[in-house]
Amino acid sequence: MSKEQTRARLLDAAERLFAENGFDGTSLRTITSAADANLAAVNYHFQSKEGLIAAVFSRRIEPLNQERITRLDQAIRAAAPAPPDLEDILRAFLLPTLRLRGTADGLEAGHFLQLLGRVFSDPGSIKAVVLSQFRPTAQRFLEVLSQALPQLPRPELLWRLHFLIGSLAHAHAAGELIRLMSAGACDPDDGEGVLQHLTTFAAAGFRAPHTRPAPQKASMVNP
Amino acid sequence: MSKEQTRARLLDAAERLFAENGFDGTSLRTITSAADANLAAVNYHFQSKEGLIAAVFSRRIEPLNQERITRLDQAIRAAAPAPPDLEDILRAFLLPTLRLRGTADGLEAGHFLQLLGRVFSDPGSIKAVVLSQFRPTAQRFLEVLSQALPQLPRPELLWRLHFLIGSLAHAHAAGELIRLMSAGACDPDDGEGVLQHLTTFAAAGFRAPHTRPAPQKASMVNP
DNA sequence: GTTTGATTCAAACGTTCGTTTTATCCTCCT
DNA sequence: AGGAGGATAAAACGAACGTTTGAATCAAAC
Repeated sequence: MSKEQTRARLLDAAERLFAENGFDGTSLRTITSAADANLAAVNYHFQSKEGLIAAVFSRRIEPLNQERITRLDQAIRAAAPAPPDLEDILRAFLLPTLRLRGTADGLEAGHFLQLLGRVFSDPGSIKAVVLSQFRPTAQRFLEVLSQALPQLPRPELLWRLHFLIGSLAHAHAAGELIRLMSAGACDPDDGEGVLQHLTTFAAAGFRAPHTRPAPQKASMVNP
Repeated sequence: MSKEQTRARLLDAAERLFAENGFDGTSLRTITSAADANLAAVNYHFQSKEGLIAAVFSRRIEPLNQERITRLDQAIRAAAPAPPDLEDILRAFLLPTLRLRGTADGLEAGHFLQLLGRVFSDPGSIKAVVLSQFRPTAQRFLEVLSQALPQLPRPELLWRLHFLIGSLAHAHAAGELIRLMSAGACDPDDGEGVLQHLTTFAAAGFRAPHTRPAPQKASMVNP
């Protein structure tokens, strides 16, 4: 049927099936048969199942990082010498995940977002690999955010960035949940809508005055 | 060693191991040997592995729902006849997850939070069971939030509640991540600190003016 | 003291998994 | 045309899994 395109077909099938059934819930036999490939093809092209998983992520993460940095630089250049608007920084971070098109195969990228939302809470060794690929970009955004919100202590900024990532991951990984709970009024597939809602929510959260260092009355956690 | 306490030991061991290694990553043999029980004990007490998983969740969810509702009612009563402060509503929702003590066995509950953060993105049939147990409480909070923020359209309120849940789940499930990225400056085990940071962030996000219905300039998603 | 029913135990069953092996096919190079 | 090497194919391997079985054990009831 095809030459070396087997690699790509395996990656596409794996991405989709991993998103739908999880890593452990998807066997190599399921993947290879969905990709019209032989069972041994995975071990031939990716050495192991874990190698396949890592390849599924690597294929998407690099373009994602690139687009995030490109958009961030655009925002910085447009606002120079002042720091860019908070909303523009957030959009540079969020928008590339909500339109993962533009890569060679733009169609099935939506499945990747589900995977991305799941990897943060996955126990395996994949997490370390994926996170190390995100680290430089995250660091870059932290710097710029810090310039845009100079009054915010660094730990608080980090917490808020994590809340943003959590919201994004949840919107991706549990998209069907909100569609169900809203009886269809909220559409997680409407990337533009999600972007707007999340940008509004998170921008206000980032701009909140920093948390008071001491609780107002005794301990709320162990009263 | 003990009579019917085998059930409890199995639940404790399963909770911890599931949190550390995932559902598929934890075998019944690992669980039963950690609980000093026989391999067949799981099938005897819980019928199947999936029954064990469901029991692990059910044991914690009911007290969690109860405490959330109790605190919400307290906040409503204290503020009546006005709707309670947004911060108080959020704390009633967040605080019980950050101090899951008070149940019979208060020590290992922290592991349950990791599980809770993961269940939203899990592919299995467990998700449906867990979500159905959360649904009434979530509906109740939605009502009260809607009264406290009457100007907010219902779908936008739902989105923001989901962002809150995502932030909470991420804080629990990926707690070690923020400790790493902050080089120790952020402590995910400091429940009180997380509560304050998240309440501040989310309250500001909920109070943000509702998202403009139409994007300001053309489509940002597919330019 | 014996019986009864609930719990624990050791052992095995059948299935599925990731991986490896060996042979065959196809494509390009000289 | 013919050989070399990368890619695919079929089959088998050992290991690990969830579950089941049937006997052994225990505590309480009569």
